[in-house]
Amino acid sequence: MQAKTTDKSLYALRKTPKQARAQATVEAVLDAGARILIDQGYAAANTNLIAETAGVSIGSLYEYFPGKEAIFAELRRREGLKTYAELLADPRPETPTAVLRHLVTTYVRRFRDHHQLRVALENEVPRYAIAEVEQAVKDDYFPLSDAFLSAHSNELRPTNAVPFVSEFLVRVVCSTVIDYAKYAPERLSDPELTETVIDMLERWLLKD
Amino acid sequence: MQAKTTDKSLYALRKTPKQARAQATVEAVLDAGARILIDQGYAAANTNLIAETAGVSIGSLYEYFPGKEAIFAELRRREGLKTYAELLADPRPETPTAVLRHLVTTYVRRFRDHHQLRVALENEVPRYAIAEVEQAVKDDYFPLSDAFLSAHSNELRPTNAVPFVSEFLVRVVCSTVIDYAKYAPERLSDPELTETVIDMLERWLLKD
DNA sequence: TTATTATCTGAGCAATTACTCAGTATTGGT
DNA sequence: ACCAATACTGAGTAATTGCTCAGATAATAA
Repeated sequence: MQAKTTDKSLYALRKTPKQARAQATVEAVLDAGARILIDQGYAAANTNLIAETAGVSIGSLYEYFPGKEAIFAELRRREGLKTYAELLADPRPETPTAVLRHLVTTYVRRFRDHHQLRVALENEVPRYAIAEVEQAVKDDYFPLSDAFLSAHSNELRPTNAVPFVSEFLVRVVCSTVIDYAKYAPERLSDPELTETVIDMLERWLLKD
Repeated sequence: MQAKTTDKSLYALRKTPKQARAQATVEAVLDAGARILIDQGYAAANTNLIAETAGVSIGSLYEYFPGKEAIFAELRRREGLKTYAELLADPRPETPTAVLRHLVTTYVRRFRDHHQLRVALENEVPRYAIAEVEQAVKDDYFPLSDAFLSAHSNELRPTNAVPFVSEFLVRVVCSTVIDYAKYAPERLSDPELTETVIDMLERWLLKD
């Protein structure tokens, strides 16, 4: 994420706010953008309304954001950063079984707590606006996951030594959780869902 | 799908074309809509361009489609109908293991063959335009899946008798395949991906 | 104070676009 | 041939909206 994010992005901030009031402006715009996106959808989230809701002039908005999409790209980027930080937070789990649990519970927790924004970003915002950010998140995480899995290969079922097992693992967890966030977000609070996912992955990955 | 689709939908056709030329008009509009959506994205897919590309006047377009979104809702609806028909095609698999294979291969095959349109629908079209159709597909399939699983409960691991195992199963398959279609569509042609998914589900669901 | 840099303002432009409607054309039944 | 019903046309409209820019205000440094 932080490493791979290039600065030639079309959606990066035009300039970094230096004074405190400028930072507040950027935050207000992001908050307003998220609020409107969640409550009224992408179609209603025009820049004039966002600026007005943020209590900021339209000119100020364009001082920092190169375009409408950049607001949502930044929201998505921050979500990714937070998830990534939680995945890498101490204490790091040591055993494969603990890693699986950590992976699943982290994703479920983050989507449970922020599912309105995440689902809105997924559902409403055009892909091109957030694709590079989403790809960067995965580009950062897959190698980490790969390294861990190969370090513990003796505890894993050998048939799972397909080249993309790590990527597949993350995709299954991510896409399943996202799907629940979309269609049955209340279930993200059901511990049984988490246990079901973990159980499935353990049976598939681990030696008995 | 067919049963649950209500006619008070905001996105249903205004009227059914009766003459052959009218049917051709509707098809041309749908084809043009899909083509532009795939090649240029939702933002570029305005009704004037769709009509022009279809070789049809803008007035004709609005004769049948109540709005821009209805074009994409209809495209999504047809995709769902075709998938559903393939899932229910004869010969129906009898054993749980065959059902799992049928489920996975069907989804993978359909996404492999139509991934451009499916991904474009997923990525570009605002959720509200296609949500009711997507829900209808799942509403139709989950009960079928439920009935089958409970009919074969003696062959399944008892711990999987959670109430939503069938829904979870379908979600895992769907959302994983969709995710691959989005980010690594070429892998949908890799038989190993299919086998990996099937293997995972068998280990999780079936008695040894 | 003064100069410089940083920030903010908001009226308004230029462009886009979903959709209508009044009129015209074609089809199919009798 | 005649008449409804069906289908098609496309210029035009009303509304929206992303974004600029010329100038005002505020913070910072000397």
